Amino acid sequence: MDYSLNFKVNEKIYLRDPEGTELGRQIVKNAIDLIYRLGFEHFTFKKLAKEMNTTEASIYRYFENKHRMLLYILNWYWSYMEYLVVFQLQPLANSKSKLERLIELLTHPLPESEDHFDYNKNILHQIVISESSKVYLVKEVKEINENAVFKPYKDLCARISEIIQSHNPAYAYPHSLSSTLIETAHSQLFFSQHLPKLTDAGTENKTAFVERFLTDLLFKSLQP
Amino acid sequence: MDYSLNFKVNEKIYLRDPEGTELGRQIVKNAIDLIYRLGFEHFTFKKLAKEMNTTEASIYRYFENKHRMLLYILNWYWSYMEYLVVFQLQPLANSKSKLERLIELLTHPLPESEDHFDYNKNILHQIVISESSKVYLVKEVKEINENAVFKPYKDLCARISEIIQSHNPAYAYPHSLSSTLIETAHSQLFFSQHLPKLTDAGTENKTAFVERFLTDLLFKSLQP
DNA sequence: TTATTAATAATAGTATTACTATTAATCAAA
DNA sequence: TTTGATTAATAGTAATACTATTATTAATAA
Repeated sequence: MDYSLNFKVNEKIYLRDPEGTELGRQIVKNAIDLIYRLGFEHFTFKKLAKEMNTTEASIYRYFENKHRMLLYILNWYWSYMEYLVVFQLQPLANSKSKLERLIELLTHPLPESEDHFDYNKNILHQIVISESSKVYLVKEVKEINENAVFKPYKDLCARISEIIQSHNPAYAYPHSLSSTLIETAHSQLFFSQHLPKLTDAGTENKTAFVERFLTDLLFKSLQP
Repeated sequence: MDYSLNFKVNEKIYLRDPEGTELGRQIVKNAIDLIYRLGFEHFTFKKLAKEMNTTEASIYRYFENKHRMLLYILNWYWSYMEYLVVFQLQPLANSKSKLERLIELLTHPLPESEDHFDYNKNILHQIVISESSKVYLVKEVKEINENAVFKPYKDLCARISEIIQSHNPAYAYPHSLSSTLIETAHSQLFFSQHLPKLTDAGTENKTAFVERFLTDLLFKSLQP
């Protein structure tokens, strides 16, 4: 079976669909690498242009600014994650195994697809951990939110809520618990890597640690 | 009883102690207001200087850059919070009421002190909610961390851990649960204010909602 | 095939931001 | 009252974020 996965990202996010041209695809691919290397604050369109031998103005034809570019990347990530939640968890026998697998998905890089033109999933995961909150922790969040650009995050959250509710229909905070799982996966992975005193991660594998912590947190929260 | 509270902030954070001069104190006070009004990304030293009728260069004599200034403000906040955790929770009868009061502290603005020269606590709390993660979610986190500038956060986290451990000595993740409580208080307050679909907050008071959610999360996690 | 139009990218800017070197003013000690 | 030291203000520069215009290429019609 040969198929390719494509997530249509809300067209309000870009000026010109980067999926539509080779240059557009290269811009996003290289942006992911460069945001990872420099961090979002030091990342600029000029540096990206130099990196890939094009011009700043060409990049501005695709994205209004670097914030929108990051939003595009995260929309893609959230959409892919929702896809995985829907199709990878469905076949599982019960809500318990679904939730266990969910935490595995949230704490690991996205699984590699067959697609040979593809983003580097490990690097993408690191960006999600370090940079994702910067797309909504801004003064303009209200106006940005008006074009439904956070819909993939909300949809992902709603999907997880469904599983939580099927596990324990009496639980009162399914959406908050979902967003807390997502955010805590990121913050605990970041802390265990960079500020380990804020965690209980020892010398062991950080991902495995966060997985254990979140599994404990989730199932205890859902105890009747 | 007349006393004044002073938290000595790590001197690696500033170039010149803003507590030492009237101008320094005004800079920090006005910075809190302006960061709140503009958001950290749009906040600049030039705008702050104009706001308070001084010069950009004068501000640069106190702080290397705006990131250090935010770090200073957050160090003050974390130190104050640790103080409250130590002295306000100590007299309480048992670990259960300590933890309940802790969540109240984390979800509400800091209590007002007698000090008539003082920061606006409501605005400070909003900054903590929206901007605090930006001080560590940067590429330079390792070098920044080397001067112990996150110590107040780690200390606060350690204090909370102690209470958690006294409540349930068998619990395996006291530090991670502490940092998760702090971070989740911020993210859920932010979401309930701006992206409510990521939470289960209804029309009710957002602070009360987050308080209920965190209380549920905490005590269920600590069930034996 | 050539001329016309449309799409795209590159050049060359500007305004703002982040930061610094230098100068001016103020104050305290000798 | 002079010297020295501390402080703030002036006047910059380099980098960043963004845009208007021009040049180039590709597509289509005559």
